[in-house]
Amino acid sequence: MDRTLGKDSDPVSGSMDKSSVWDVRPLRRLVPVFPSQPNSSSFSVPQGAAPFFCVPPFGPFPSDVAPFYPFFASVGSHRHPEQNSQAPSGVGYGNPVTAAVPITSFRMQPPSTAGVNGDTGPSRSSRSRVQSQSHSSFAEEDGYSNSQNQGAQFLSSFSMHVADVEDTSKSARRKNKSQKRTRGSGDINITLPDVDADLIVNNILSSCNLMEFDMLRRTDGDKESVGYILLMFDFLRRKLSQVEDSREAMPGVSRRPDLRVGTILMNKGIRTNIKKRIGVVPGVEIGDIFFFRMELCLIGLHHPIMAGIGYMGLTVNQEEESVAVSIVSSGGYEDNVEDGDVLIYSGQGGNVNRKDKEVVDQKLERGNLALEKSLHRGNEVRVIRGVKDVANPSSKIYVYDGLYKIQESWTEKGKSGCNVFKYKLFRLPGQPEAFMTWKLIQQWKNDITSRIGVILPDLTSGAENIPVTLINDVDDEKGPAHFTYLPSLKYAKLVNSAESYGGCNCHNGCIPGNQNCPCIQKNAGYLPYISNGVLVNQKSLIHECGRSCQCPPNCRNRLSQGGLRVHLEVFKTKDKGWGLRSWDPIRSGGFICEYAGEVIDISKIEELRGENEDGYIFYATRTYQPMEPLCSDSDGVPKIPFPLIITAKDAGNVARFMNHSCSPNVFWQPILRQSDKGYDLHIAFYAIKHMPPMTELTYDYGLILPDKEERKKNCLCGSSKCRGYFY
DNA sequence: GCATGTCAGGCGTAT
DNA sequence: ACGCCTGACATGCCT
Repeated sequence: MDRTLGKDSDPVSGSMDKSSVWDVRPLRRLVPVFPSQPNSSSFSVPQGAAPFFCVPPFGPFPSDVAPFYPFFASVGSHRHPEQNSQAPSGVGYGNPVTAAVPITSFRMQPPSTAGVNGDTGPSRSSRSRVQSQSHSSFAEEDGYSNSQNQGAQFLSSFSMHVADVEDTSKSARRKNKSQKRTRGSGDINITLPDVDADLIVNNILSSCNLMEFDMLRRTDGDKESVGYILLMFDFLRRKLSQVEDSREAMPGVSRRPDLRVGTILMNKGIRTNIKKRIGVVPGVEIGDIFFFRMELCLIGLHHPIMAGIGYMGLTVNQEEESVAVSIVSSGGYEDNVEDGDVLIYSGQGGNVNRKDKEVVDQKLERGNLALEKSLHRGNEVRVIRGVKDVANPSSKIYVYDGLYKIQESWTEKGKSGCNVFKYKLFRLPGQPEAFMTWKLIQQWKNDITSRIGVILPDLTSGAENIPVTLINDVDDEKGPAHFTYLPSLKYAKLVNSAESYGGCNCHNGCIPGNQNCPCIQKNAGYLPYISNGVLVNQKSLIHECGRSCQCPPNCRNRLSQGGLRVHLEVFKTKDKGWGLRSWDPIRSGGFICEYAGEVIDISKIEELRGENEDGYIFYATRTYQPMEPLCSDSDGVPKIPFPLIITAKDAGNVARFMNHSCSPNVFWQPILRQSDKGYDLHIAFYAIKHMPPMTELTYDYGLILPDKEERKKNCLCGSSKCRGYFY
């Protein structure tokens, strides 16, 4: 078998290779050019042809170019500087370019100095600047400079210069002040985590053309820009969490990757809908979910980072008055949220939440005043409802529940005895269900018979630890063709490997930062998952702990082995047969399931194909082009040690019901579980983006070589980027 | 398991 | 400068 397996993911012996964290290789992030005629000689690269070209994240895209996803930066890649320096020529990658677009043609306007609030221009963070400088020697040792130089060289001037602008803003001064205080208060060594944070984030950002984010889209977002910002935010946040997880906790230094990343993105102007507005926020849909307040802020749905009431000044008849535009109801006050369409919201202030000696009443000011004005003006108010995240009880999920109007207001005595303003809001009719869906699902969980169209409460018959509902509320088909439910992948035998090792000795589970753990070493020094069980980013190959590892089943590095974590349902779609969706929200990077079935030999593929119209075959080596934007390592193809083919026709799990989409919300990831006797390779699915409950889960089935052309099927994914077919 | 406490935190608003 | 319906932990209470 492949004797080079794992070579690229082995850390430099003796120490963690930090360059892997901020290894910046812009080429990998650029959009591969797909030929408009996919069956033409698409996979040969003419000598001298540039295989990639730059496009801004949000277009305009040449007709044959798809935007890319932010699962690009790789922990596991270890390209040498010499390789990096060759990158711009890029010969040997990708496809011929029919209409290459020069980099400069999408260059953004010179950074504007004034945002709406005077604080939104491109980065003015003196902290990043100072810290980058003060750690230059440290960085060089880590190979950082190489990648940075490469990035700077390749991106010419337009992405780096903004990071070097002196920050004279109030917030920066404040930041410096608070930082000084923080540092002075504890014993902190040279490698401050916050230094790394800025370094890491800035390097990733500078590698992916985000500075192309033009002013227009900052003022008014659209679905693409909003989606991109959210993907970027959470990817960076996970990356930062991963790095901080692997360090000693430092007293006095807070771990708030959400705030750190949010602040950097805000300062760089990587945000949208900056201008406050009443009503609809372009690019944000009712039902969209968020996991951090910072996300609401970045996409302009709710501007205050902590406060629950967002409001803006309006000049009416030459008089300035403030009106409420958005509220977040997340349980901090005694709101009444029993009814899905009515919300009794409490005003802010007073000592409702504090145990002071004296009772302090709420005052008719700030948000309270704005809500009062909005009652009289009758303007729409966006409502975001915070719900407890069942999968992660210490945090909340924010659900955008659409537009409401304020019906009445009054004051009453709160529990602490102070006067509290109350506002009754009702949801405007005709909007898609959002929060109500959450309530319904809760009912289904309590009593499945309350659901219409249920065929089977659990089609796995207990094979999974969470039931999988089978439902058809579209027509009267009674279920998919018979198959045996198999919760995990079945191997006839382990694959022998010369590189097998005995596994780890982490009896309490693999601990991030433990560089002695061979499994962590295999993953280039970092566990691929952060503490809440979220995959940090896509990699060409993940090494999970295997059967000879000493760690328990709940080890963080065995995430894909624990079975389902969300309540899925197999449902009848309108036009694509059966599909898969989730009752529970799924966050970006969240594990969905593995592809279970029987591993078959490549020689059997043709006969199976012949008799099997519906496919149910997962062919790991088939997917070439569509994975490229998701994958960053080496040649952009998942690095699997042998051509894995799985059939789920007779036996499989829920994954066999996942439909194809050219704009998927799920990606697959090869996972290797090794032991001293060999290894087995698995395919696991993870969410590309946050997904509200009941979103159909889809992944890209990929392309196939032109000689298999006759097997393509018409695609019904309905995406604007639809290729028109899939295999 | 929960409820409550604590702490650092960034931004918007008012001063 | 202040305050805010954060978010991550820690602690303490209850079953």
